[in-house]
Amino acid sequence: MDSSSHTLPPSSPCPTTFGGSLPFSSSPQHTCSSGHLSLPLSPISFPPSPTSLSPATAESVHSSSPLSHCTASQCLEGQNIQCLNTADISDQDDLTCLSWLHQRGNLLPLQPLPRMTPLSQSSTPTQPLPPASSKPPYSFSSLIFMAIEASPHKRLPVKDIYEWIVNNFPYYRTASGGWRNSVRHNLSLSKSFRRIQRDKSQSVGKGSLWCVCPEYRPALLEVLSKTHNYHSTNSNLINKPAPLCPLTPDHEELVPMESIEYQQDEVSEELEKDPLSDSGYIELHYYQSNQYQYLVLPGDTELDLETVEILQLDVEAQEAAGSLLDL
DNA sequence: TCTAAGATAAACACAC
DNA sequence: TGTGTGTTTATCTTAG
Repeated sequence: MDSSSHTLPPSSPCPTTFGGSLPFSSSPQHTCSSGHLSLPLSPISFPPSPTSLSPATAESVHSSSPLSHCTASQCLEGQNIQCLNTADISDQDDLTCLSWLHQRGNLLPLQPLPRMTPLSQSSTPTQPLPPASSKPPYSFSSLIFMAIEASPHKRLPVKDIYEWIVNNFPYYRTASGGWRNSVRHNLSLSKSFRRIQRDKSQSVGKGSLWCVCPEYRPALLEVLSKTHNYHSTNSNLINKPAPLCPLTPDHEELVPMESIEYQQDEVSEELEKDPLSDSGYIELHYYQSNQYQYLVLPGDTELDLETVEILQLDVEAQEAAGSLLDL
């Protein structure tokens, strides 16, 4: 989807951020009427996202996954801090908890933000980004694992695994169909995945459901973690363009502040239902408008500007920030 | 250089 | 009958 279209993401937590109440650069900190704190982070020249999802696709992802809470915002550079499996929240140190992924970076393609750039330097041409269709560094096993883990019931038919992969990794939107064969090949061959017969009474569609064998879950997590760490630490994110993805989140829209109408009631309702509200995590949202990025925090979240700056620097900074946020 | 893991392609059977 | 799914085999590439 062309990022030049300006529509509000379905799950935007704080539309008032765009409501026109925020000056872009005159003040370092603003509080919107919904209680969210929005901080103009940096005057950055963004290239448009070549891979933004269509609203329909984004909504699909948003509504079909436990990650959905984050999908419209998680893309912001791994500040997606929701423990994937709520049952594991109390077990943060356990390898079987995926929360580390969200503290370090989300399951979606890495999406580093550029360093803060003074206005005077904003005219410096940004390096051209690699095509958003760069092949993900994750193995098919990891992709399948992520897809299944992201499903509400931790089981998916092949078709939905395809869909999850396509929705989250733009590369496969345009890739030839052979990767689907590889997915099926992996499902069949890998001991990590187990086939479950569908309930005949509720069976709609072909095929079986696939789940992750619990005994292989730690191994899959380890592989995923190694892949993630490798690509986080070796990509020289500070000075190089992101290897995998554009600067603008896949599920994020670029929203002009002037174009959004804000429904106070909806937002309040949304905030009340926020499953993160007492989870020990905070949810961060980045928005971009013109040359500025905005980090939107829940109203009771206190982060000083230095921390906010850290948040946007790079993956290493994210780790630090993640540690801070864990406290 | 060897080995294991992963990716890819292809063929085939089966179910819907 | 066509299509999707599941299995199996073979080959190639790459990392350790």
